[in-house]
Amino acid sequence: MKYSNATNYALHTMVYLIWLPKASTVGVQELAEFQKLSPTYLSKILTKLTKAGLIESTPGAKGGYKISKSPKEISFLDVIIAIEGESNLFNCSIHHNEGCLIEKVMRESEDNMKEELSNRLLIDIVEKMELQKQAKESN
Amino acid sequence: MKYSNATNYALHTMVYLIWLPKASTVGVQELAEFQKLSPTYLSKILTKLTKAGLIESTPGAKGGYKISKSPKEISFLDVIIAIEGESNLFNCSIHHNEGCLIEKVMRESEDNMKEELSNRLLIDIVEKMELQKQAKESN
DNA sequence: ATATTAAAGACTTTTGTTATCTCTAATAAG
DNA sequence: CTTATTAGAGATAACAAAAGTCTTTAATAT
Repeated sequence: MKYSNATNYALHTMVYLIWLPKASTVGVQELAEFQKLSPTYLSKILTKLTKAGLIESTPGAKGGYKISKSPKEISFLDVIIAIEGESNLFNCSIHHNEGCLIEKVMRESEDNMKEELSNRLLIDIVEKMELQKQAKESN
Repeated sequence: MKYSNATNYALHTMVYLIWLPKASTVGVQELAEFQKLSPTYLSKILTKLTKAGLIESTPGAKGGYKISKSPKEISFLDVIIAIEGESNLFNCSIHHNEGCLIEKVMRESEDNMKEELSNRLLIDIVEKMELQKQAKESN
């Protein structure tokens, strides 16, 4: 069991977009470059983020992507669900087994993890990164 | 991201083995039957559980499988790791990115989930099942 | 109108899981 | 010690999902 690469890329992209000066839009080109990805592939991921309402896209010249809602409202979980969907990590493998107790435990642990990830905001990461950067520069 | 079917089968098998009268051994045949699995396939899973030290196997006539250590020591996490291994759910996708803050958050949530699953014992499931069974029978 | 950029869809490749089959090794029982 | 029985190992096949590419279409600012 692993998170998909796409989720990984999506998280890095989102952090990058939040870190960017507000309201500036960026093309796939730039976003793909800093992660060493092909633009066409990253484009798929960006489309998912757009459909999830996490970013906005504008086609055409000077177009590109930018954060849509306030960064303070974007959690890790939001990004994960945008990419991975919201199906459960565990479904009892036995047919006609309503109320499987194994499943119940597994679900609880999953729910707790989701709860935690919904409380971790991407903006906090960006702020920490900026602090780290400043500390480095003052050396 | 999903748990593998193998983990699912392994959990059900372990619960079955714990639920069994102590010290009695069961062959793959029986274990495969109640889950509608092919014995050869389930056998692979059982071998993993054996190598992880969760069950014991004895070949030959009257052989089979049984719980090895005390059921009070077997957690959900033990079974999951026996099947899925212990690699991390998330590894930063960017090369040479020591101390990635995204990874850090993801790891923390993973660690918390594992911590929780290491505190959930299979024997508790078995006990609940027995209670449910008794309640049903007294109807 | 045109250059520019995102979106959509078909498609290929890669990877990991799931599953089967066959052969070997171990062991209990007669 | 032989035989029936059961687990283990290894190769391989089938399948599914993920990862990634290519081409075409749609939207938009200048």
